[in-house]
Amino acid sequence: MKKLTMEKIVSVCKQYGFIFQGSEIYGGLANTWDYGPLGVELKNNIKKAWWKQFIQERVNSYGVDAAILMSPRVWEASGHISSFDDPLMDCKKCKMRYRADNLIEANMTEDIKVNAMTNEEMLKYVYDKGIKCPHCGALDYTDIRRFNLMFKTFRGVTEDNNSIVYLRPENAQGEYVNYLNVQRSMRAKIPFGIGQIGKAFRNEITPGNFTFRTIEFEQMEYQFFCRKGEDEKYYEEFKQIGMDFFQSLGLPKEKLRFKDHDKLAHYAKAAVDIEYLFPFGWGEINGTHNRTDFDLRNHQLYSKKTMEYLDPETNEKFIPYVIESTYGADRTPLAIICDAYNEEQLEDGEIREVLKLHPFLAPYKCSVLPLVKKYHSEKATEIYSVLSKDYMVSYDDSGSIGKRYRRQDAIGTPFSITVDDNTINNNMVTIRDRDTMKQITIKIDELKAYLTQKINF
RNA sequence: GCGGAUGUAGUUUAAUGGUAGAACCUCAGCCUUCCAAGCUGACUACGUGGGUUCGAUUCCCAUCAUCCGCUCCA
Repeated sequence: MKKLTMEKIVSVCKQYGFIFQGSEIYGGLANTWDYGPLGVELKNNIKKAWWKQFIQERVNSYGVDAAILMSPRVWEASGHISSFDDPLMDCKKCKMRYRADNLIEANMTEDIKVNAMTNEEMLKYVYDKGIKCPHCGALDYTDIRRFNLMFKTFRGVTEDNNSIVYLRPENAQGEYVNYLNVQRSMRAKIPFGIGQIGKAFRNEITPGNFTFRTIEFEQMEYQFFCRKGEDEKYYEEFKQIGMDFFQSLGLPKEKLRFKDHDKLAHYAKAAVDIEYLFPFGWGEINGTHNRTDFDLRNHQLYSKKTMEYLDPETNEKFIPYVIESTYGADRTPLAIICDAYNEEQLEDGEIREVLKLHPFLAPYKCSVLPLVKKYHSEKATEIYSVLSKDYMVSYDDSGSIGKRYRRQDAIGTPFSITVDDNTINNNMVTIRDRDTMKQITIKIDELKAYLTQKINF
């Protein structure tokens, strides 16, 4: 198979109804994408697999679904209003754009706190030290403009500073502000975790690599509340859990790696990414951070409400440490699609397009195919209506049987159930396997049990 | 944001200053009893907005979008 390109992935996603360009009929809106009928199934199945593993099967784990709009005070406490913005500066000569703080950090000779500098101080430093444009060598910059990555909107009828609300740039704060609510209502004991799946928004101006980097994106994230001193142990544990999770979805080990952060976010003590080898290169699909007690401590400071946990055994009060592990709910499906897509050369020289998806992730678990439309449709419809009570089933009676198998291959349906005379006379159906292209014949009564066992996650 | 490329049906593409041809796909009919068969027919396209021109899908400008390379990336 020739090298897979993102162009090909984009085209396949569109062709088969996985992902469409956002607002396409109006020429699109940059870095927005819509999930189509099959894409939403795949994505939902990935979210289901995640929820099952992290919330359902894990002890001391609880799910929440917090509001996207939160009090602006949350973002003051979290540090996003002050530090989630970039000091941008252009070279007037060659028009290259730089982040002033990065430029200074790359060129500074003494140890200075760039983050604490004002725009004026940074600009002065750049000129004083003669930090020239790395691209053209000029020393002629525009003033520094702050670019905040949070989307703003207004609540109420007036659009003034008092009515500004932000679309959340990360989901974690929803768990933090609710951590005591969850702890009390669930009678949870530390250590425990809170998980959430939801959308976040960042006003990025950078380009995107299909759905890899978008201005609106969904995350599946787990916040684990533990004692200081145990944080490093759990940090290591969650790193590995992440690696195992991706492999359980079917991503191969050799296309996954850990990547430690050189530069830490304002809240983190340690941070590591799990990267997948996309056609465009390695890209983050999970991030695990040791956020210490930074967030809870700040919420206590800003809200004047205690964030302390009372240990029932020792009567000790403390603010827990938090290990955060975030999984991209758009990046993971993208990685899965890139990995599952195959163009297989068959023995007769034909090329077959096949999506080798884990059966649990496949949009359709099976297809029901009447071998000859006019003889077998009635029985096939019957089977369809039984199976579709349990999961997504595709029904296809158009074209030759071989063609219909190929259609299902291309969208990753793991099993195809063919209805023929043997079904009508003897209640036997043929099940054809997507990966092996082999067939078996079983009784209709055994169909459900067979499929259920096969699609388990 | 920078540089490069591209933009014609769902996909892949052809041609053209006088508004477009195909293949695959899809759909309907006939045929067909297990891996993209055949026949007949049907649907569907020049990203958007300006300019030049008698006339623009074609030339020019702008814009939008995507891909590639930088840059950036909590």
